[in-house]
Amino acid sequence: MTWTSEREDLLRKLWRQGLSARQIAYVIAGVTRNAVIGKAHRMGLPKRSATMTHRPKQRPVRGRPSLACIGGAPAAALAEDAGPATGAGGEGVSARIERELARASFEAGRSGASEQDWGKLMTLTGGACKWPIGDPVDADFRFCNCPAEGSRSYCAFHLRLAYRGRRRRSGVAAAAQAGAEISAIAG
DNA sequence: CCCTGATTCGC
DNA sequence: GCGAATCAGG
Repeated sequence: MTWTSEREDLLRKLWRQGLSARQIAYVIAGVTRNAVIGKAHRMGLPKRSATMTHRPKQRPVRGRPSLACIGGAPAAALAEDAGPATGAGGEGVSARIERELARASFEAGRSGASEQDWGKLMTLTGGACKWPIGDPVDADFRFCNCPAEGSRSYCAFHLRLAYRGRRRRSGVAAAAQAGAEISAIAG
């Protein structure tokens, strides 16, 4: 795992939002809590108050869940799987992938995710899909939480979005293909 | 013992 | 720069 600009952005975003290092590490697959903390430290991110144990309980999600999946981690995984898509000049690729995935997910009309709040995030480890739903900045950000595929991190549905095999497509092409496939699945 | 972030230091 | 080990605290 290397710290791509996407991952750094995600880290910045989640750190700013107040997620714990463990939670961030969980979202950014492939890194440990220590790695997150170390990176945050090197990046000069604002220090957390002395052992912020009693982080204010984030309220459960109210209202209808947003269906759009805008997952930084899966998007990053996709980009990585697709090859060095974010290399020279390929800056906006990640954002476009996220948009594509969001649309694909929306079109698929995946629903049924139970209410989840960040405080319960750790319980997701046990067989629940950790695909992020919504924008981490939003209050109603949560995880898919559908039954995960075996011991994987995502449900069967999101697994298709997150891991696409070792094809040598560009990130954008891969995202487009993913969108097409998901649309097909959605009927 | 669970968790949290902070720091060190060999790589 | 990276992050495991370690430390300190709730």
